[in-house]
Amino acid sequence: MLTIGQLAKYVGVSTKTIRVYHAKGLLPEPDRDSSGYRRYGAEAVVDLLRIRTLAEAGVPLATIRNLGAGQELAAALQQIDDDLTDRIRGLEATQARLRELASGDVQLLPAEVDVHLRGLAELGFSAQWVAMERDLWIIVFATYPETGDELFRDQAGALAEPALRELYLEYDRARDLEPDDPTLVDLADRIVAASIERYGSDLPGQAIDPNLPQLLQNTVNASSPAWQRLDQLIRRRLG
Amino acid sequence: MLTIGQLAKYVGVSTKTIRVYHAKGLLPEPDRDSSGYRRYGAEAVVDLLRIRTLAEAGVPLATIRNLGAGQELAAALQQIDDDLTDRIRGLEATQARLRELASGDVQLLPAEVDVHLRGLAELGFSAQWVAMERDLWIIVFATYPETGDELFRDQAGALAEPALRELYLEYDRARDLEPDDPTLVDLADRIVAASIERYGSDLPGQAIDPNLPQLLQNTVNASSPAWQRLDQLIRRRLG
DNA sequence: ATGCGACCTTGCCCCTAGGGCAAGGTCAAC
DNA sequence: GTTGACCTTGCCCTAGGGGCAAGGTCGCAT
Repeated sequence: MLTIGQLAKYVGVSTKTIRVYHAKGLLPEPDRDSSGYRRYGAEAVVDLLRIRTLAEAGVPLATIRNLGAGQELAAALQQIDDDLTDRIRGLEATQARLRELASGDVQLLPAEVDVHLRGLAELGFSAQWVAMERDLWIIVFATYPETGDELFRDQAGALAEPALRELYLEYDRARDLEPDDPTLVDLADRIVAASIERYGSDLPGQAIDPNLPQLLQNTVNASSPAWQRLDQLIRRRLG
Repeated sequence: MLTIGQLAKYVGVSTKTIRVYHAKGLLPEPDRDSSGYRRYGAEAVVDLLRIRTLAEAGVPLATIRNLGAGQELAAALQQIDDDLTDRIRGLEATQARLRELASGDVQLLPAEVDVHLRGLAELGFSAQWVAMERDLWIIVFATYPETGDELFRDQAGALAEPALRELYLEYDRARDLEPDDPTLVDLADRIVAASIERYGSDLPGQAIDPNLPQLLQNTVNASSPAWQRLDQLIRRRLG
């Protein structure tokens, strides 16, 4: 008959772990010897190995205690196996991201985007606009690096068209207007028309993550009450 | 600028998680807006994604906070990557054991061992001896299923030899002797001689796990003071 | 028979990484 | 102007043990 320490060493757990399993009703308390020590038989070894296998698979102890039998047990084990497969896949994905983080030296923005941002100032955009746009691109590339390029090329293309560039400049200049300034209504109308002409009813980026445009817009809105009003007007028109 | 909820949803964590990271100094507290709400910029998104990658890799938050830079950081990341590889391997091993557990219907002993145990009674062994030997085999097969067969074949071979079988029977009968019975000394001598003749100086099973023979012997000893004395005498001679 | 080190007992508090709830303030939309 | 969805801080709770205290016990050597 084994003492708790022998059992623990043999199965590769601590004595504390075994006592916890007793306290939680996972492993029956064995008989005590004349001096009150717990004495374990062979079934305890088998039970404990079974409990450890399940616990290492991530099954909560309370669940291990209540695993059914027969049909029910088989279904539960299948579920546990599937979950385990998912966790392994998840860890592999995490490892991939970890390696990007280690090797990539995490440059926040592609070089071409930095060039683009520096060019904005020369086109007449305010420093606040440039800073805000930089933040937006960081968010986009941090969360969707692969499609960020596509969005960026679209944006660069839009700025290459003089009419659209003028519209963006007006947007920038509207920042310090009062939210009830009547020129905002006219500006909103022209932005809606240009947007529909260029994109139809689907905003760029929407296919990637339906929340993305809203998130970016919220970031813009927070900088200025006039911009917030402008967004309201635009969305009212786009439906 | 993002609120805590927007940031949380975007990165895929709870707001509580972000507050915890602030409290632990992992993520700097951002500025507050006029009503006291936290407002986050793009760096927070980048920082949070980095923290989550590390946290999902199993790095404790306190460690994440203190990751160095440059050379030191690279070494730490390599260590984390290696640990992650180990954990993935471990989970795959756990999954393999889980499937054994699910499919194998966990029969404690191979059929041939059960036959062997039933045969012992007919050879004149006591019920206690048979029960004890059953426990021993359960422990062996539970912990080393692949080499249990080999040990078992050796044991069956030993019992097939009349002289050795008689020695085992004497061992069994010694159970209820007083520990200071002088016949134990003679029995120990003959057991040592037979053991050396059969195995040389290496006990069977020792190659698998150096603790295994001792563990099994402890189980035997616990049943009887005479057996414990016998073990002492034998080890003093072999030792 | 006495000491020693390694074991065992119960009971208690501590940790991580958050979850959940309360009580109150705020925002946006109808 | 009310309603629902946010936000704030503060507090307690959880799982799966780790670690310590204060005491009892074992086997082995002296």
